[in-house]
Amino acid sequence: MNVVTLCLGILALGDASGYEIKKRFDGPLRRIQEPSFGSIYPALNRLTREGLVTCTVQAQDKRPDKKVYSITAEGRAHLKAELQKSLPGPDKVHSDFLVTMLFQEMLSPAFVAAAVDERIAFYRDLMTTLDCPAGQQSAAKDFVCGYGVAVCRAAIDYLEAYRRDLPAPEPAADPAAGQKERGVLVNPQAMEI
Amino acid sequence: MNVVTLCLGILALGDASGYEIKKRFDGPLRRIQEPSFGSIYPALNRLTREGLVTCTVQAQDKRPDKKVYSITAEGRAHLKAELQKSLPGPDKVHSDFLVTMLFQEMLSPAFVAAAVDERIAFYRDLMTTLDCPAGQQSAAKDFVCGYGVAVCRAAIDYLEAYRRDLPAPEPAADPAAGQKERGVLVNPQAMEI
DNA sequence: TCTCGCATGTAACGTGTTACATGATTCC
DNA sequence: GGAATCATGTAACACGTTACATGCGAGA
Repeated sequence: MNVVTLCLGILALGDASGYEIKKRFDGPLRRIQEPSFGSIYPALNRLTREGLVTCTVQAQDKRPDKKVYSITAEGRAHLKAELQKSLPGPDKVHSDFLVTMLFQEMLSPAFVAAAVDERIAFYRDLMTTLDCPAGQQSAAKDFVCGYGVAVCRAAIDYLEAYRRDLPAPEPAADPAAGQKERGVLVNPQAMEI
Repeated sequence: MNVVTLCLGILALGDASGYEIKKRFDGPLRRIQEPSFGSIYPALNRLTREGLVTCTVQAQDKRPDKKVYSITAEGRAHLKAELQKSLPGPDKVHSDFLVTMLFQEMLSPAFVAAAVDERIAFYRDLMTTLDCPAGQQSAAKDFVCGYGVAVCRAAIDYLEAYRRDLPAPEPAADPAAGQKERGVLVNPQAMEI
């Protein structure tokens, strides 16, 4: 799934500017895909060239001009065809966490424990983000969010069970576990290489 | 996590040739990462240049020569440092399935049902692949496989519950659901665009 | 003042895939 | 006879990210 198709899909759900498309992927959707401006703007220009979307410049008060894109009938047809071309291929997970855990035998137990703690905290946080929109959203978004919640819960349960079996509870590593995203507040050098 | 670090990690688990490294990612690990020859061979050459691995050419009977790589002490130290540099960042899911489902409102119900069926079959198959190695493997691999199984099970449960609520059971779409990976046996054009 | 948010865009760069090139052996 | 497996490697290509360029307004 490339950025061009993704932008076309977002525009099928409603008009938006490049900046707004980017913002949509700052929410829970960022877990699935997180395109940058450097790929979104060229994608929108290409879609416009191909007649799949139209662009209207909107002057704004005390804000820069905005280029609002709308999907055309051809764009809608193209998206349908693109999505139904074949059944979606298998997901790619691309997990640095799992790779790290695969090599955990050569890492310090404190680091492994901190990584697991951080991951539990991360998924707990993600689950609350995903869980709030119940019913009021579109059925499609509910499905995708629900899928995320189900997978999160399973991951948390599994990680918590594993955490209990871990040798050292290591209270010194806990500050790292509370961090959002990928903070580097805890110096890994400090915890026994 | 780039291919270079990944190769170094595999070599930390035991000597291997480029071809053998590739084969390791044909198994269940392929869900996490699936590097190609075009990235593995240059990676091994770079690791050799940097002194992180050594290479010995092994002549074989009735088979082409094999270049077996071994990790050096510096390589091991480098890998440790690389993995413990910072806590692993959040996973990237990259799911064409979820994107497709996000736009399901504009797709034919038959296609959506077929996609869900295929995904259930896929995860069932994956779970059996992941589930078999219990205990005999390394603890690290057990953890990673167990994680995969837990997530698979949650996904299957969620998808099956969703499938039951789906309007049309559509028996014509079932052949697609039985396919492995991403077969194109069923012509999507045939099922009402 | 200085940073942040809004808003668009380009160019360089990194990284990985696909396709090609080569060649013996084994299985159907 | 043809495909598949073993085995390594390179070059072209696709795709996306990062950094840079620009500029105004609002709030700390």
